[in-house]
Amino acid sequence: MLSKKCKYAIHALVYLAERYDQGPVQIEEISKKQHIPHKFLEAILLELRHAEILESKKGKGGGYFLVKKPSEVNLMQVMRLIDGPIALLPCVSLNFYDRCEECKNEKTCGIRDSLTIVRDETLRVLEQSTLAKILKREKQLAQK
Amino acid sequence: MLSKKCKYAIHALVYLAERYDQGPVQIEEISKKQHIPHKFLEAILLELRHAEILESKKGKGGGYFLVKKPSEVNLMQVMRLIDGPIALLPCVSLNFYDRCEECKNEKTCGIRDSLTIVRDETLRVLEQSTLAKILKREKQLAQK
DNA sequence: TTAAATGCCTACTAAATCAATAGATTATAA
DNA sequence: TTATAATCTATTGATTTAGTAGGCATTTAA
Repeated sequence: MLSKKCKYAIHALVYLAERYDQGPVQIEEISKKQHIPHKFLEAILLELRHAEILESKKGKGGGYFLVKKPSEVNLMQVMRLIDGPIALLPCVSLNFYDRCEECKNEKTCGIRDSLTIVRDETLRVLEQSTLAKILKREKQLAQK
Repeated sequence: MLSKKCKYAIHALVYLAERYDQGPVQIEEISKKQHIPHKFLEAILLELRHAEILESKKGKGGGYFLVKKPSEVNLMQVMRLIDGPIALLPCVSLNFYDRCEECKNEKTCGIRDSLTIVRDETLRVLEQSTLAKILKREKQLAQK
């Protein structure tokens, strides 16, 4: 399951996607509108800035804003950044590969096949899930 | 990611699948062969018994054995039993549904679509991954 | 019938991770 | 130069993970 931190990150990003190209948005505003603890959100936004998804401006009139287009930021990137591996085993992870201590022999482990397929299917869907699409979907749903 | 407990459970089950219909296997044997701490394994096998995947026999000559056919036990069942939900959000889980506190409004949440697809694709693959198939695959790989 | 083997059950613990908070510092605009 | 807002470092409490300890209950072979 996703951590709260990751859910917060996604909601904050969708919020900023809606304000794309409209100048900085303050932490406090996002915090209130999305019900995210201010200080926790602060740490999350900072991480997203270090990953060069967001940029910030200090001082009066400052805040955070998207530097990438909403169509260029997807759930795969955000989840990897905040929660780490997408794969269900370290030994089938693309970005966080590590040996499975439990496996006596990775070469003959019969579980890896299935979990590699799961990983690939998951990545395919998450990569297509951009902020732009999520935002569009929310507007659709809100209209009904 | 899967917990160690879940990985242990899977390895133990594959081990027992290989001994299917050959009488009880002692905890100690599985523990040694699969490098799983004895007492931890004990707790895991007990859970699998309560789920009616395994049965046990006490006393001398006792041990654990599969009560279902290796083709009738799959990774979906085991992961749900040991680690809980497969879905990435409680609000898209089939077996462990719960409201997402973070969502102001589940109806208009744009994230759920994607994660529902991820869930379904994952379940499809995990459900097909039976102990019989895993065992077969391991034998294939061992021959090369 | 008794002793050894084996699973069953309850309780406890150390370490890691998650979720969040506190407080001082730095940069910016008016 | 003052109010505003992000930045950085450190700490904390709760929960989960990964185990451990020890005694109890049952079965079977001798």
